[in-house]
Amino acid sequence: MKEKIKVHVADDHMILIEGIIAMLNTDSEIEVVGHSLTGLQVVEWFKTNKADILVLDINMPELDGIEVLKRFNKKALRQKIIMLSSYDDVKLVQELTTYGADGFISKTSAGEHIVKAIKSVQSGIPYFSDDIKEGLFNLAIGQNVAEGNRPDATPEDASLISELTDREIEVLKLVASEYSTPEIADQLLISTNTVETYRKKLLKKLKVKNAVGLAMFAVKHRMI
Amino acid sequence: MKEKIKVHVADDHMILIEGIIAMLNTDSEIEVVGHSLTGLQVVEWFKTNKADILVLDINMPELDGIEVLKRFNKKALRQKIIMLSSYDDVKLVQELTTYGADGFISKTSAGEHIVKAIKSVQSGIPYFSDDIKEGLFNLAIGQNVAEGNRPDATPEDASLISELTDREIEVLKLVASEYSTPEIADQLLISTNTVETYRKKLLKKLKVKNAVGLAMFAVKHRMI
DNA sequence: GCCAGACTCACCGAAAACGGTGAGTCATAT
DNA sequence: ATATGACTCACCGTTTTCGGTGAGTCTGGC
Repeated sequence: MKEKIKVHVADDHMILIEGIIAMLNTDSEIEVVGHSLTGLQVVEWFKTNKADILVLDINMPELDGIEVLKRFNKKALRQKIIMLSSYDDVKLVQELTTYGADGFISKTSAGEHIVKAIKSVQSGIPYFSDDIKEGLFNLAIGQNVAEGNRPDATPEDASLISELTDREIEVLKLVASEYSTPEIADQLLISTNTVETYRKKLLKKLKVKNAVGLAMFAVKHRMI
Repeated sequence: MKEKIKVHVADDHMILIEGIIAMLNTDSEIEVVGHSLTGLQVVEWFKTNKADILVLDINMPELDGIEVLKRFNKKALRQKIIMLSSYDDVKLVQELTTYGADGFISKTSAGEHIVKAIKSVQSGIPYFSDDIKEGLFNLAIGQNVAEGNRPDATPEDASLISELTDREIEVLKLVASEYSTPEIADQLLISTNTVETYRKKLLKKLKVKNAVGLAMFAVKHRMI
């Protein structure tokens, strides 16, 4: 009897986890050996356990799926990782693959794709769901037409959070909560000038144009 | 043999739908008779079909779950509706119940709650998952402490989208995409003054303070 | 001890956002 | 025909945001 493929599922929605587990359990070659609701739980779990494949949601509280991916990549663990995306974040795919993601499926695709992805990835073949592929294609087309071959094609950008200081993150959260600079200064008991400084640093670091961009970043990474 | 409870499931994530269906099918008293990926699909489906219970996600493209709820409420159809929330939007619960929602569960709760909710609601008892109850409680506490009995406790606020004009929605989407007023004016081929007018109308209508508030609204309602 | 980095603040100017008011066209419905 | 609402634009002033530059303290690490 063949050894089953051991899978760990991580997503902050318990319902989704249960759904995926129910689906995977119908396949005799796959065995779900664990699950996590936050990025930290994933990291903790893998300290004392092992799985062949980690199905990892990008959007999770505490520790971003992207962050988790990076950590595992640094530590050079051997389990394969399939990323799960809520909002078809095609632009991230390229960077995420450089961090060691072996597969990529969007939640809008059907569940059978997870089974396919797991089997494909387990046998060493990267898997991308059709809509992700299409998105990548469109992105490539658009890029070629719009900007040709760019000099510095932002290799990071996936997880800039780690580059932010504590104070910057505080300010970022408040900006994303609709507070103005004077209001933020009041709350943090610092000068408006200082808050301005943080805002500008954030704009640069996160490569966005304005407060809306900051807010969107915060949302994307579940900081609020 | 007893008649099964007919359920229709609506959510924009196919994986989640499949998960829920798989879960519900394990219960012999429940039968899933249809599913939809968008609000419009839900409305269309119910034109020619019927179900006892509609499990309805709040966040869906095309037509908001809240909008769908309102429409069904107006038309006074008799199926019960259980709302599904991604982000524990406790503040909506009160308003949604006035629109005829019979139950409320957050996706972060376990899947068995759906089965419980369906059976409870089918027998006429409204169902709220524990975390929603807790949230409502905290909200009540917080409100009483913080603001006492407010004069006008914003009865709407749940679905303000329907009050927005097409042009306003266009501008809203662009604001939420980090575009500045001049840039939006360029794209829509109208004056910056006009764009400013729309921005101000949006701020009033959506009751937010600034561009970040507009962006957050757009995100919350999946307009981008 | 020295350096890097985090945190703090200031001053400058330009651009954008916000708040209010008024007003014109056009289509639709009553 | 008239009234309503969507769409458009203008002008006013104030506040906020953004961009750049410089500089002080304090802490932790080498």
